[in-house]
Formats: sequence, C-alpha cells, structure tokens
Amino acid sequence: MAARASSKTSESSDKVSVICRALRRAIIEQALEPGAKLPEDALGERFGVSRTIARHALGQLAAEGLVELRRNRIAVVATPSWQEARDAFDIRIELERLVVRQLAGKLTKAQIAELNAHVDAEDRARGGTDAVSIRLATEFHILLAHMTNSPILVRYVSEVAYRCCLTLSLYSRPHSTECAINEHRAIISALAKGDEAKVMDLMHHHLDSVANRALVAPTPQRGRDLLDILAPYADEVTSNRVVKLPKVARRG
Amino acid sequence: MAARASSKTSESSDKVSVICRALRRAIIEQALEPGAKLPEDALGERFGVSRTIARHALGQLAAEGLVELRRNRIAVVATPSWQEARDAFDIRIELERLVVRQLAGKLTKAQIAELNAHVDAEDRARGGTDAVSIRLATEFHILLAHMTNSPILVRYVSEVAYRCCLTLSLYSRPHSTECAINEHRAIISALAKGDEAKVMDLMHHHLDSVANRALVAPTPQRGRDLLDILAPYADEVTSNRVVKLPKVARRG
DNA sequence: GGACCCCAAACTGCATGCAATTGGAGCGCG
DNA sequence: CGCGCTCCAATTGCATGCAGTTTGGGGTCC
Repeated sequence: MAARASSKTSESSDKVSVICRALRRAIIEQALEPGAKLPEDALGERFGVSRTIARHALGQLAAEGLVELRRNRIAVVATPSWQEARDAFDIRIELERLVVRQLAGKLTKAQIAELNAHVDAEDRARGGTDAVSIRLATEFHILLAHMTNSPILVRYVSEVAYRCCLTLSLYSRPHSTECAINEHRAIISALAKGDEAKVMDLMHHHLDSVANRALVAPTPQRGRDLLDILAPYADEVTSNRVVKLPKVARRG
Repeated sequence: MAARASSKTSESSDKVSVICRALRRAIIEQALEPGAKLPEDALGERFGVSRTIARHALGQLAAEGLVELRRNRIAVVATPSWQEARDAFDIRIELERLVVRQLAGKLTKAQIAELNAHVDAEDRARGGTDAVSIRLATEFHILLAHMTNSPILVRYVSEVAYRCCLTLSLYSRPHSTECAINEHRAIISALAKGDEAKVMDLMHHHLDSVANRALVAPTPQRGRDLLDILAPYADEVTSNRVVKLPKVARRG
C-alpha cells in the first residue's frame, strides 16, 4: 500500500512563487554564493516584475532562512555560521529519520521505481558539475519526504536541506559524491525491505557523513566574516547593531 | 556553563514583524479561530498600515503555516486536517527531544531559575482562561528552545509549536492543564540533573500525552471541511484546483 | 599620504492607484 | 421551492511614486 494518499502540493504560480523558486535554485546550485547581494530593483528588472513583488519574494526566502534581510540594507544570500550549519544538519538528521521511519515498508513498487530512477539520474550526473550533483542529491531527500505525504514534513525537510546546501558552498571541500549515491541505494533497499531500525540508522549515518565531509572542521577562523568573529565581543552593546568601529588606534 | 553564548534574536521591528507578532498571538490565543477571514484592507486599517504591509505579513504567516493563502481569495487562519495535526506533533516530538538533548546538564542556574519562574507563572494562570494557559505552556517550550541558542532550532520549534496550538482549537476537548505543568517541572528537574536519556523520554511522553489529549480521535468525519473529505476523490483531476462540482445529479 | 566630512546616487520602507477576479445578492424560470 | 443567471460590491494582484536611510566616492585639511 502506498504511504498515504496523494495530495495537492503547495506554492501556486504567483509571480512571487516563481521568483522564489528561481532564486532558491540559483542559491542551491551555488550560482548565487552566500553573501551575494540581491537588490530589489535588480531582481524586479531581471524577472520582469515590480520591486514590490521582488521584495515579497525576498521576504519568503528570508522566512526560509536562505536570505538575510536587514532593515534598510540590501538583501544578501544567507551565510550561516559554522555552528548554524552544524545545527541545521542535526535537525535534518532527526527529520529525515522520521521520514524513513514513516516510509519503511510502506512504499509502492512505483514509488521504489521512482526513487531508483532518481538515483540513476544522480549516477549519470556524476560527470557533470558539482552544483548539479548536489542539487540532485538534495532532491532525492526531498522526494523521500514527499512520499510521506505530510506537507509539514515536506516543508521542513526541504527548508533544512536547502540550508544545508548553502553550507556546502561555504565550508565544503570539493567533495566526492559516489559514496553518497551508494548510500542512497542502500536506503532505498532497506526501505523496500521494511527494516525500520536499519533504514533509520542508514539515514542517520548517511547525513552524518555528509555533514562531516562538508563541515570540515571547527576551524574557528573560517567564520568568513569579521562581524561573526567580533560578535561575542559586542554582546554588551545595548543596541542591536554592532558599534561603529572607531578607527581602532591599536595601541596595545 | 551556559548552553552556548548568547546571540541576537531575529525578527526586527518592521511594521510587518509587528503585525506578524500580533496576529500570531491572536491565533494561538484562539481569538482568531481557524478559518477566520483575514482581509488585507481590514488588517491594514486595524494596524494603521497600508494593504501592502498587511499583505506582506500574511505572506510571512503563510510561510509559517499559520495562514492559508489562496490566489485571489481572502486569507484565512489555517485549519490543519487531523492528519496534519498528528504530523505536526510527531515532528515536534523529534525537535524537542533534540532541544532537551542539547540542554541536559548544560543549563546555568540563572536559566533554571528562569524556567522555574515561567512554570510558576503557568501555575498562577491556572485560574484564568484556557487561551492564556495554552499560550504560556507553548512559551515554555519556546523558552527551552531559545536556551539552545540555535536560531534554526528556535525557529522550527516555535513554528511547529504554534501549529500545534492551532490544532488545539480544532480538535481539543476543554483540557486540563495541571498535569502539563507538573510535567514541565519534571523536565526542568531532569535537565538540571543532566540526565539526558531521561529528559528526552520525559519530553517525548509529555508531548505525546498532550497530543493524545488534544487530538481526541481519528473521527474521520471531523475533517470539518467538505473539500478535505472529497480530496481523495479529486486525485485524477489534472488541474490544481478541485473540479467545480457540476451540480452532482446523485444518481447511483 | 591619510583621516575626515559632505553630498549625490542607490536603495529600501511604505502608501496609493488601477485592473482583474471573486462571490454573493437579487432576479427570473422551471 | 429550488436552480441557474447576471451583475455589482468587495477584495486581491501588481505597478508606481515619494520619503527616508545607507553607501561610497571626491574634496579638504591635517
């Protein structure tokens, strides 16, 4: 029996949604790197809509954590800190364990075929760019989430997976995807067998190893951003904004 | 040692954010029941802003799953199906287990005092309305999430907790809160002792019992909405929208 | 040469206006 | 009495315009 009946997907065909999808994809394919500026005018012009719409789209992406929005400032692609990246993976592990727990032994043959077809596509894409490989790997997990037919689970898994993609741009070494593909196959097989405990374990270790390969080391200096490094030192500042560095006459 | 260093909170003081907070609170206190209409004009007028801003706020709340937005239709407070409610609780259990796992044995005395103070407040509010009790109980969980200092975890726990509040309005019998308060105290105590396994179990059963008390029964007919009941029968319709019921000449 | 200041360009925050869509009241018909 | 039709008020979708804020570059003074 299929895991739940099918249901309608969210995200209609608003102009806003179209822009969101486009930007999301650009971000996870790393065409837009973390920190890239996203001025409303430019987006509006590029997508043939008014600034109002572009702005709204940015708001949605900010709600998903892919974009950072600071008042009166140009929006930028989010640059999660190393710790946030680790947190995202931790959450993702729990959510995806839940996914495979719900799915174990409940997939139709058609669904299993669909999953296998997807992994085949991942395989074929191995020659291509990293960006495409990463996107396909991510979409495998989202495909799984869809099969639970729990819209909430789909949303959260998608979001957190996208965020994890983001962190790959930041902290990953050029990575090898073959093992990930094999792990995907193992997961499908365990799902088909209905071995709940095993598939949860497989998913856990799969994501953990992806995280460990991606988030190379605590390397505190790779925080990438001066502001992150200085953040702890600015705690006593009352205002929300970091104090305007006053010329730093570095007398010791 | 405190669990992580402090960090700045998100959600600035935009007009949009103000409206979001107000609506969120109105929703979780059940002043706005599921299905309640939220016309942009009315909101704008009520909050003294333009429709643009109200619209943007609705977009944010829709992204959080508290509001349903259908093209060209008045926005309404979300009415999750029974299954969605159950899914939300399942996700919530996993997320909050993660919260207490990270927190066990890592809370400062000040943090423990803060938690106790909150539960005291819950206790004092027992005489008041259900709405306030529910809000306080929810805020206890969000307070816990905050102490992890993981912004992502805070966001997801908050969202899913709010969604669970929503389902209480729909499917809950007038419920008794005392036991929940005791369970909160037990969780604090186990956190202080640092008993990771135990606190995860406590949280699990706490949320599970809340869910079971709230989601009274599968009662398939309480789906509340004709569309939900008919949804499975509309699967073969190609378009996204349900076919316009053509007068249903109910010949057998 | 470098620190400081000031101003214009760029950009965001928000309100308003107009066209398109909806849904419901009213009305006619079987 | 119920069903279907038409039409209009209510409402959304979106673009544009204006005001306020930030940015960054050139000129000035040390």
